[in-house]
Amino acid sequence: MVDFRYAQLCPVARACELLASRWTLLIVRDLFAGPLRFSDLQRALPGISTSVLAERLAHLEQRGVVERRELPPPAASSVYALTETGRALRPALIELVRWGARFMGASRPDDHLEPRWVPMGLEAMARRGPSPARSVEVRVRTGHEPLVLRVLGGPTGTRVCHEPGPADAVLEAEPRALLALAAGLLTADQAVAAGQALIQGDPAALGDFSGLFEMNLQPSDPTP
Amino acid sequence: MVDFRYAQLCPVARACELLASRWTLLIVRDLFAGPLRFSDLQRALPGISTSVLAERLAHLEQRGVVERRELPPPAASSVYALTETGRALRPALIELVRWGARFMGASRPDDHLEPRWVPMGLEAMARRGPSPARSVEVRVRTGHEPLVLRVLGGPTGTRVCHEPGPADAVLEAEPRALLALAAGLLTADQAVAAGQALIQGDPAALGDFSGLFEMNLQPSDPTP
DNA sequence: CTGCATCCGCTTCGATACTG
DNA sequence: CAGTATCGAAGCGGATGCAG
Repeated sequence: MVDFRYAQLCPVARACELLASRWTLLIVRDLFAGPLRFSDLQRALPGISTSVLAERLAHLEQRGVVERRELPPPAASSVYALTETGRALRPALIELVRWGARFMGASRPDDHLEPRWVPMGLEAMARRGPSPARSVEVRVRTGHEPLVLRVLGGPTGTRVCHEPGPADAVLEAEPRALLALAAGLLTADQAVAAGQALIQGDPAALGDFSGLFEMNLQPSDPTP
Repeated sequence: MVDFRYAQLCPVARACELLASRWTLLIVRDLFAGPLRFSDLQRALPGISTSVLAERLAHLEQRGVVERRELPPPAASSVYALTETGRALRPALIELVRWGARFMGASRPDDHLEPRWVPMGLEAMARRGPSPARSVEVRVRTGHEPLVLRVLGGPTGTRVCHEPGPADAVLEAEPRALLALAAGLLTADQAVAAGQALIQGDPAALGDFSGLFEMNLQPSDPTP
């Protein structure tokens, strides 16, 4: 794949030359939540081989999408981070999440789910039209410290914000449960009953939680 | 590639399973301008092999992104068209065009350019903030009938519209020249002088043409 | 002519083993 | 921890064949 080129004068073709090989866009997605080490990426991408990961990172670095940073002495290691050009992919990635979300219905229960994917998932599925004027602090369970964000509804749409602040209610839940809640496949009460969530604060705000998002699941797999 | 799956519960991974193989997204891009026959696609995708094109189309059809339509008797042929699910990719594709456009600076002059790519390109590069209150009818030269669209500036951004209507000026040009004009790499007068364009109407509107678009070219290839 | 299927030589992928 | 080396398997591009 070394330096494959489509013989096309087209921005989509240029983007595909950089991104449309196996694993590549998933590496970029993982780096959107912050810099990662080689082995962190390997863990987050079950099935990738070391050689392919090394090759993808080298190419993304060469093309200016990713940069390598050496950490200061105590941590004798280096991390990979998105460059400005890489971060500019955010709108495209958000739209791809919105599109790909319709295929999440056919859930494959053994699939891996990184907690760090949840914030971008919620941001992508945030309702763009008027949504309930509620604010919910969402705490994504990670096994260690939860990821904290706030989901804010309003007349101009739902926003997802990473800074702390006041909220009508707090919802702490497993990554899977959060996605199901946002998709409206589950209610907060059901998630609590199943031990996948803890809630505090205004029950009405939590009842409106799925109203803060929009999701268009595919009816079902067309040909199984 | 037959039915490769990432073991990830993530919309980006689901989308990549469908789209992130070589040629696949370019097929979708070409179908956005309307249904095409197998051989039309082959012509628009120089370098693709017949077997890969057939396989990609079969997969896209199976996954519900593309559908095959049999044309009525006189034309004993069939065409491929996007389904509703396929058309839902438009926002993602637009954002990918915006991102990929920054790599168009390193122009490879022998690259193929389909006139049908131009409308989506202009739509993607349309300025999103306030733009000059001008309307320009754009006629993309194709070798046969030109593709006609209108570019409309205004305080809420530039819109690209496919219906005919009044315009301050008319700009008929080669596909390459149109992209260069939108990118601000060329002025209308220069394009005319080079025989790549014809203009009519308000010269001021044409002078503002590149102001209707925004493009952020990469400074240069980071490592050649 | 259109829409593939088949075969061949080359590239890429995934899994494992190994090294600084 | 962060890769490189290696090898069988799968994918790809190009040519050819062939049915409708």
